[in-house]
Amino acid sequence: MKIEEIIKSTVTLDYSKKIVLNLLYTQNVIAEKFNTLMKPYELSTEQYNVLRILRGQKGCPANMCVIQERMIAKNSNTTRLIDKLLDKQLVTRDVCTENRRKIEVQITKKGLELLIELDPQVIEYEKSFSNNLNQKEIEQLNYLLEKYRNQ
Amino acid sequence: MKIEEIIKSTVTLDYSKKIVLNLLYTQNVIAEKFNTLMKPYELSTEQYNVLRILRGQKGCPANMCVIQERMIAKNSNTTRLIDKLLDKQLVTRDVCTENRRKIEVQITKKGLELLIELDPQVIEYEKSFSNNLNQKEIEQLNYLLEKYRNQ
DNA sequence: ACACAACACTTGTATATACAACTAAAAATT
DNA sequence: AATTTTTAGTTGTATATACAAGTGTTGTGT
Repeated sequence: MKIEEIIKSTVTLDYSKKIVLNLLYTQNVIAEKFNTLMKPYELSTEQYNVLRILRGQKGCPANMCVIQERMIAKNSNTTRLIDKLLDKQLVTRDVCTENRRKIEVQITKKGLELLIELDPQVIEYEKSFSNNLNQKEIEQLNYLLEKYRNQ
Repeated sequence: MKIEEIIKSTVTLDYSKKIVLNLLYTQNVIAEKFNTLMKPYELSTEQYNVLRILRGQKGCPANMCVIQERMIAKNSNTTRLIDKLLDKQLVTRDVCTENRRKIEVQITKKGLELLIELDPQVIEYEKSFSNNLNQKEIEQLNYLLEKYRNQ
């Protein structure tokens, strides 16, 4: 469905405006679907994202700064996000001995197992959208998004 | 900047995954900039959006359902959103006499004046992004986003 | 060595969002 | 006409996010 139909606009939208609305709405659609996917596991999108970052560390612990700079939503509260993951025993948190200001966060076996369980579902989720486009279109969309947001 | 650099990914991302991250991140960038723009006026993005919808009614009042279905984030709490706009005297809220379950919301003169003040800034904001693309690319991006999200 | 600035996080608080339960009115069914 | 169902919105509550202020640690300049 076109964005004008979705927001039931009566007037023709300027291209500049249309693209902003289109982006906001598209993100909304994909974010909502991801939430639904994570719901049974009681994970928020950002919680999943942090687990993914920690797995990417391949055994090395990550401190809060590192996690934050790798997150999509840079301004979420990493401390409390990690609190939640700790409660679920998906990560460990220790004070760094070399620099006691720093915190070392690591994914647990339970966390890794959860990710392994989620992997096929996440891939299916990602593909459910990109399957609508051919390879050339996917590359084009990535290119245009990158170009669009740069200021 | 490419999405891999932004999230400091060490591995090459699959195109399907990359496009999801790219979309989430791009929306984040544009939404944050919009928030910054609205901040001095103490409006949230959705509050602005509701005002825009009400102006689009051209004098006719809109009830809650109508507002909700025209919003981008369909699941925000319209009642409390309108409460905020009422506090700022940007809208009026009245019970519909024909059907007393319904509520008629209308933008006030103050609300319209605020929108007029914001208009040039919003247009500038929208253009600040789309200026990075030529006309053909803008059309292409709109087309690809629409195609991508459709399930 | 001491004062002070910078850093790395945490905590407090105010606001926003998500979603279920609730209320009142209108429409449909019996 | 009385009862039930549906509709339209509101309220309660739990969780998330935004952002400023606070805490403890380390680095730096004198």
